[in-house]
Amino acid sequence: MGRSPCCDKTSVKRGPWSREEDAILRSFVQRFANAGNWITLPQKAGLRRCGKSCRLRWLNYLRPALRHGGFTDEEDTLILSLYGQIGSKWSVIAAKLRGRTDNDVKNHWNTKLKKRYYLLNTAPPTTPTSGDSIAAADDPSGVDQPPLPAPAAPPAPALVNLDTALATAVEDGGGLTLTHESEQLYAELMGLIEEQSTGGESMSSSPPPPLGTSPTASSSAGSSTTWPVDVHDTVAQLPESSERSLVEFDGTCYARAFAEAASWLDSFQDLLMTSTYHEVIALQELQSFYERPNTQVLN
DNA sequence: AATTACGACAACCGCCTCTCA
DNA sequence: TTGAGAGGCGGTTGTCGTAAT
Repeated sequence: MGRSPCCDKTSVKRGPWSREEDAILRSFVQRFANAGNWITLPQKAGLRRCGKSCRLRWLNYLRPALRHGGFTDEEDTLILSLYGQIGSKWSVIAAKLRGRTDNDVKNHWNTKLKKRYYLLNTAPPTTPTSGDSIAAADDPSGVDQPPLPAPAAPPAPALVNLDTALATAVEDGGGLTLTHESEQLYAELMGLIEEQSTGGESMSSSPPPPLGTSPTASSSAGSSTTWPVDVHDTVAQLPESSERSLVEFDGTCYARAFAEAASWLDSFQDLLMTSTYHEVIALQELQSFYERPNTQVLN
């Protein structure tokens, strides 16, 4: 009876993550996007951590384009409003806030907003149960709740700075190169591994496979599942700029950037030849996205 | 200066859902 | 159709920094 634990809790490290562990995890996930699963990651990456812990660390802290702390009034208002409508669906609420994780939103709620909410609402909310929805805001319990602030804005689509990112990528130094952050991380990782192996503390696994190969590709028992590194994250790692174009990768697509990027398609092939595994994945996503027929162009 | 209380946030736990063989 | 494994999620706990005493 009962579930088998996801890992041997006696042999995994717990508690705060060190910089070295972060570097290893970041490098591994970025380098081998779409090529494995979380449960096997620690073994392959040489981390003495539970796979779920790795996932949490990546999603809540290491993932690119995340923002921590400094919640704006607009965000507070939106959280309060959404909580009034759907309750503690933190992942849903976080999805409406760019760069926020459910854990962040939840912590922010517990430390700050909860008090504010109960000041506005004399009685605790009748927490919507499973199967709840926006419609559940019409509380049938009869609890008299004061009106909640209206949402500050409609849900924001996932936005990425694609045109300038690609422009920077393509024109970087006059050549066809991307920022090879992952290369730096890889070097950092290799240095750490070497340091560990020469320092007596044995790492349980071998270094990552060579450029362009995936963990599972070199594993006889490779899983077919993928890292949850979506294209939003992938693209978000490209260089930032103050000028943003709006590109949404799901639902109705609008992509002013890609109108200008049309002429770059040829350059994609060159980029694919010179990029790391992770960047190749990103570029393939971009190329396939651009070629989607329902891509709309905005002015 | 030392101790305590509290806030903020990182991390863990365990259950539920989803996917796939 | 079903069961196992993996991911997702919300609640809770742990840890650390800082303000208050």
